[in-house]
Amino acid sequence: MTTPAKLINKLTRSRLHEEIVTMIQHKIIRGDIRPGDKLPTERVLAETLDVNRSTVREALRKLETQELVEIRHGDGVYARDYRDSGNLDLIKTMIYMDNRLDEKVLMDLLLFRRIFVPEMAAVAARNRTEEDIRAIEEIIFNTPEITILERDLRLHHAIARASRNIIYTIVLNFFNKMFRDFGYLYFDNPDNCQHSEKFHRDIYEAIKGGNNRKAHKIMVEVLKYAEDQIHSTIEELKPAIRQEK
Amino acid sequence: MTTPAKLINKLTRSRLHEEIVTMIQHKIIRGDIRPGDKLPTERVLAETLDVNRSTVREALRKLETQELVEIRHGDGVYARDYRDSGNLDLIKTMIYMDNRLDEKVLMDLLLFRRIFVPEMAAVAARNRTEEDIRAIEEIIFNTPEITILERDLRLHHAIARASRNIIYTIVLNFFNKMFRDFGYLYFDNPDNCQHSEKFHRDIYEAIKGGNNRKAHKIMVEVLKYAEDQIHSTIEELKPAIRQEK
DNA sequence: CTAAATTATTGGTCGGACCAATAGCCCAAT
DNA sequence: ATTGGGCTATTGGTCCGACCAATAATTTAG
Repeated sequence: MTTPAKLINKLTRSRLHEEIVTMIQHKIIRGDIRPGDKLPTERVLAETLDVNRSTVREALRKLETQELVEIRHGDGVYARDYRDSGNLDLIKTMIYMDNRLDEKVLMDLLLFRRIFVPEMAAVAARNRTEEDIRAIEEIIFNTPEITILERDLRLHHAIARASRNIIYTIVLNFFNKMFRDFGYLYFDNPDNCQHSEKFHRDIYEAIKGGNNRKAHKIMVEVLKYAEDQIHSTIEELKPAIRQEK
Repeated sequence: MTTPAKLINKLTRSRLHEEIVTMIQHKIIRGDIRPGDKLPTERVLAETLDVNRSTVREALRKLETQELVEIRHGDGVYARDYRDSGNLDLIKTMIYMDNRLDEKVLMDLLLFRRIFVPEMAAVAARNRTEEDIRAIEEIIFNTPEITILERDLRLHHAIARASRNIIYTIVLNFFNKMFRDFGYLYFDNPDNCQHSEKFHRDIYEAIKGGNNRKAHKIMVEVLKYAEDQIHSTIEELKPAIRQEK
């Protein structure tokens, strides 16, 4: 806890307390601070980081919401086990931590998606309303101005809504947040873009027709294809990444 | 925004800013504040609620982390669409909001779990290490002092760990948080407790044996059984709940 | 030696001040 | 009339110093 936060990226940073959040996040996830460890007091943290105590507190409020620390009035601040957290936001932090892709976590993400998304599509095919269909049509046929990545994300979001299950929607939103950042691994390839356009039409037909088995099948296939592409893209990128940092 | 937060539960409350978080959470999820709406400024909120601006800010920090509001420096605070959030914590708030079980959300939760948990168990059966097996044994055979509910939660957590997939672990933690509150709907019935004890032994054997199909099947069956029980419990409780409030 | 009371420590709230980013307005140049 | 730049009021971000409230450690009374 010796780095003067004020000096970090004095030009690029927008909010001081977020620097502190990131710093402590990393220390906890990396294991420098272990579960159960007592953090320095707010006053000590403020002095050490050369910021005001209010700023430290705002940072701690975020870490508390992320379930990374437990704050006990009159006692102190304690680190929690991030593996006991139910907060998906941590995944993003984990993947980005060392300024490089954490491949294992990305694989975990893809495996989870492979199970979740087809099921969501099947439920959507069963539960979708006419309104949902129109929303999907609007995205596929009436948004030439946005990128294929963005259209893909919105389509998935619309499908999640069509499932009429709020859990599906929220989990899908989490995926979209991830793939807004990693989508380039797939959509930088023109072949893949073309593949996705066909997929959009196919899944639309399946959901419109209420064909849940077909919707499931289409999703499984496109995810499998996408995973393969992402894998090979990463393999290609590896040498470049190695010498980058 | 007229309720004086200071006066709410002056005896039971621990932290003032959490009252404010809850109040604004409810207004957003209930639709009193709609997506895109501009909230009052921090200074106005502070004056209206009769609290200090720092307290308001700590509340807003939490709401921001939960993706319920967007804070723009120099501009203001805007409500976001909670259905666009990727934050599972909101589910708990939604279920509890009107001081009664939101049945639809609970059904959504059970449907999601029915897909997710068996898959997790199958992956665990494939990936579990000897250390994972020992952890599971410890929970099943060596913790007579804890309730069956608590043992069940810990077992699921251990299985999630054994899957060696951090996404599974985090999503499972979210479920556990939910069922720590709703578990009584199932475990208040002695028959169900006995059923669970058998289930614990069965799933342990399947995972230890690396039998992923069997682990999957066992989970599907126990979840189906549990869902039926929960449904009937809720039906029984309905009259009592109606006259309660 | 135990239990109650005291004290020091630590998080929670307060009030008021100033910094920094943004939006909205006004005015000049085109 | 439109556009562009600059001014200004508004609003969030940070800082300072003070006091309240819960907890744990210490001391004291029994």
